[in-house]
Amino acid sequence: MTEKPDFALPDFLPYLLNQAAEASSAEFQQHYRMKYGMLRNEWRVLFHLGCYGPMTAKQICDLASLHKTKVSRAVGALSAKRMLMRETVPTDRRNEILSLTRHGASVFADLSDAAQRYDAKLCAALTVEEVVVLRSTLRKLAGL
Amino acid sequence: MTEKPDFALPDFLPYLLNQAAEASSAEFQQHYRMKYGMLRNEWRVLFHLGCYGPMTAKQICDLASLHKTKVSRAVGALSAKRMLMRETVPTDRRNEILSLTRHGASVFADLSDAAQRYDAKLCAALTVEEVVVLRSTLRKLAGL
DNA sequence: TGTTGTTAGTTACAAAAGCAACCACTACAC
DNA sequence: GTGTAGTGGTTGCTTTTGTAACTAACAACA
Repeated sequence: MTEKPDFALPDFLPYLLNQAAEASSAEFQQHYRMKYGMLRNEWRVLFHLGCYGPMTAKQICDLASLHKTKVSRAVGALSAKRMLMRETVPTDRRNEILSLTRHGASVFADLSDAAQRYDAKLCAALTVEEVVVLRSTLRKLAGL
Repeated sequence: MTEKPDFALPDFLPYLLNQAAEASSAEFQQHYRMKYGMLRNEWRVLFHLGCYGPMTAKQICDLASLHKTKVSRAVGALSAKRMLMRETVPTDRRNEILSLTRHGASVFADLSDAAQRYDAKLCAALTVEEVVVLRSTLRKLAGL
């Protein structure tokens, strides 16, 4: 009576995805949090500028599926840390082109290095084929 | 000069995992949030009790890798919504066995049904083999 | 018995996220 | 031009989360 429907929580994809995402994020967080006092969204913004080059906040919002307040505050924090510069576009003064300062670039170099090593470490626990399938399925699920 | 290290952000597993987890969570959230005014941790606690049967808050913490304050608050909220009951264990009065009320059980039935359908929908975009590999690699990454 | 250490769970306060209103600017209609 | 609608970005306020300190109960042992 009142028998459970045979629903397996640990197999539920949104749940599993969150567990995996949190576990991997928690470990990587140490790098940018301990060393540079950065928050998650700051790290994300920094990496977008580092990987793709200068762009506006709006472009980061769209690329990262991040709400504009998150980006705005992250940009403010990175700017206060002297990691990025904002330059108003003269032809449309609503836009600000964001770009890394020399300091921001060196922080990015350091962190992207750590990221690459960490990614390699994660993948080392898997076969090559698993990694390929994992990345491609995650991309589909993320709607990219 | 200042050339980017060839670091591919969209392939970085912690980033990709978060994107996928957020996308899938956001859609499923509609079910428990709109309909029952529940928060993420409340949903998780409800499902643990529904899937595994009565247990203590501590057991949920361990099973779900959730901090005890999160569980404590979720239990408080679910209790206020009359979805679960707490019963002190006489042999060790620090422990409280949590169990779903009739109402909680019916909410769980409804939500686990929706979850199952949503999971099936997510998997429908993938091949059977992809799903198998995805689940197993996520379990490894989650440290389960 | 008391004293010390540990565990389950709560609570208070600080940090962060979410949401909606807002400002400055542009685009386009009239 | 003037008015209206839309866009990029910021700010203020509320809700949620994180952290640490706390209570109550138990265990072990002198």
